[in-house]
Amino acid sequence: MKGEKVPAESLPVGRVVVDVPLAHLDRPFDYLVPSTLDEAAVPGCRVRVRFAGQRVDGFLLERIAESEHKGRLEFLDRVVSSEPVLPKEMAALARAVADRYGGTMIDVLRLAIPPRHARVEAEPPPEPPATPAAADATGWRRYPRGAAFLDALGEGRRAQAVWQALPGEDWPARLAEVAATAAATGRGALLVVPDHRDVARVHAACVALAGEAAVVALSADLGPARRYRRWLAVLRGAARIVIGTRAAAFAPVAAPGVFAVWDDGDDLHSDPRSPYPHVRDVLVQRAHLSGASLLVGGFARTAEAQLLVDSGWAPEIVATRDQVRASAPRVTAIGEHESQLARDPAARAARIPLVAFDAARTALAAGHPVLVQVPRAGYVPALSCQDCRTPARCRRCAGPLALRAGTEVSPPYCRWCGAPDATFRCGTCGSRRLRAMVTGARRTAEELGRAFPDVPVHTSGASQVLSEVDSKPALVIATPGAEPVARTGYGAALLLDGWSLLGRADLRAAEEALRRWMAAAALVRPGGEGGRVVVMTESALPAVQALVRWDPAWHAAQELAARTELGFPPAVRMATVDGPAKAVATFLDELGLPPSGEILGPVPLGEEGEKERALLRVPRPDGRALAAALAATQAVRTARKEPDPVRVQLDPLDLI
DNA sequence: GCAATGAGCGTC
DNA sequence: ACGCTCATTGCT
Repeated sequence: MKGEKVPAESLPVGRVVVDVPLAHLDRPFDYLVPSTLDEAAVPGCRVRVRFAGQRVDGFLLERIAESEHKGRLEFLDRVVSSEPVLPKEMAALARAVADRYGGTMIDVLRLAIPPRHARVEAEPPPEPPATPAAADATGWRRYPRGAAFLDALGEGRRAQAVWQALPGEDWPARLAEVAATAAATGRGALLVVPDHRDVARVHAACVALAGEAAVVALSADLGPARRYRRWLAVLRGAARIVIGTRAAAFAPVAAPGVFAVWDDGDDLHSDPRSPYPHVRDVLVQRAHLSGASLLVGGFARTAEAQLLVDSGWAPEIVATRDQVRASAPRVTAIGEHESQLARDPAARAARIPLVAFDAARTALAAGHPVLVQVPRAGYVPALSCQDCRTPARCRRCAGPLALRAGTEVSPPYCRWCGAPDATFRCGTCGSRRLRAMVTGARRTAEELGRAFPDVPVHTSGASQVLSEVDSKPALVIATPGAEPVARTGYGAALLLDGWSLLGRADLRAAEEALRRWMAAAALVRPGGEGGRVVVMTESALPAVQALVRWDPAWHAAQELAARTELGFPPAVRMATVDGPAKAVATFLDELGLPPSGEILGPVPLGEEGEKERALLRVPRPDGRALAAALAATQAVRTARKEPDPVRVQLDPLDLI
């Protein structure tokens, strides 16, 4: 009798998602559960099965009485562990996200479920926390619809909202109030923020409101054991409030009451791994599937969030104009040829505009730090005409000219065709003088330090990020996203980043510029208390106007209207198809694009030119059909064992 | 007429 | 990466 496997008596069939990366195998496969594994094989657990002769990992979706499969069924090989790491709702979410992006469920599960750590799994689970007391949420009263949103959460009613935080807002505290309000009803809350510095701030705010035991912070940089321990704590219901970065969007929060994403325009919210889901979209899906509430917040507003508002799905939470005026710093925009240089000799040498110099000097004299936002290192070093500021273009192909990294001696070259151009002549004014916009801004920052020799200079950027600075006179040079918080607010901010940001041929250039400016300007004291912001850009641009008036909703509406007009996302849905030229051609050939769809390109991708990219575009209502067509075409390709992989990305962040 | 061999395909 | 199906080949 030894070795004779017998199917379990009750529900002998297990449906399994197998961990193979092939699109045509993206469906459950049925296996017999041997009687020996009857108890261990619980829905949602990790299993190992024989699949096409190989042993592969998988997840057991459910146990059923009978299979539809005509052929012979294999037995489950073993149950890796009985921990139900894939609850039914998570399986449904992974399926929905895969379908939305034309990807596979297993790809989504790889993003959603951290690798197992056996020893951690064996540890006794912590006690579930007591339900925290309802939070005091007076901070939300500054927003006309804020109190209503919080009331809905507190009464367990469903609500959606797009929230633009007031400048200077203690947004981690507001998010904590949202989470605590949901938690007080016995339900869970999930807050997703761009980076771990934000996780730390929001975590602290939540602990202050709801207590240490109720809150868990998830982020990818914890190491396998700690990461799995915290994730398991969430799965086992030992945390009411979960805070994390993008992978946490999938965290298995028990009985979710509210999902929130902060600063949804930050590209960190877009996962770089297939199928490239975006936190905002995942949370919209989750809110939809679970009936929980959703909050999309930030200082600025994305065109995607604007679409949620315009479609009537999410009302907006914005402060009154009076509140905005009382909170916002005074903003001045100064284009380069409008600029009057400072009279101070040091400032004059540094080519610092008078208004910027004055703003900094006044703030420092009043005892406040000054924030200087500079472009990120390694930022595309764009060149422009020294005299008229027109971007420098290649005379052959009109591509952007750039300098080789680190040198200003070798001739500029074209970033598109690679041709060097030692004898540049501006097409607009005829000048032969070039300037590097980025190095210009970095140098200004350096020279600003020299203009205030007694003031300490702190820097915060990719290599070392400061989280906070004291309320003392100092120059704080920071790249976008790395701005430290000043305890009592900055006295002034100089935004040198504008020069490089708006010159880009990116669909989101204006939105992104405004988002970064607002993130920095929101750290500055109100104008009534002397807070000033100087942005180095021509003042006529809509993004600059939106900053001056502090009106992110107006800008988002403009942006969405413009993109609707031009047929750009999110007014339409687009996809990129990348791969070797031949593979892309066959892919497009076989793609059953909805009749409303268009193909743009393909065009060569990158410098080498072997790879190409095609763009696909459909009206929003046909988005599902596009996703399905893309998935079907990938399935045909993998079934045929095509050697050349084609990368498909739906709703990509950047198109070029 | 039928076994032996191998390529191709699906994968429970 | 296994094992099944089906077509082709070669032999009686």
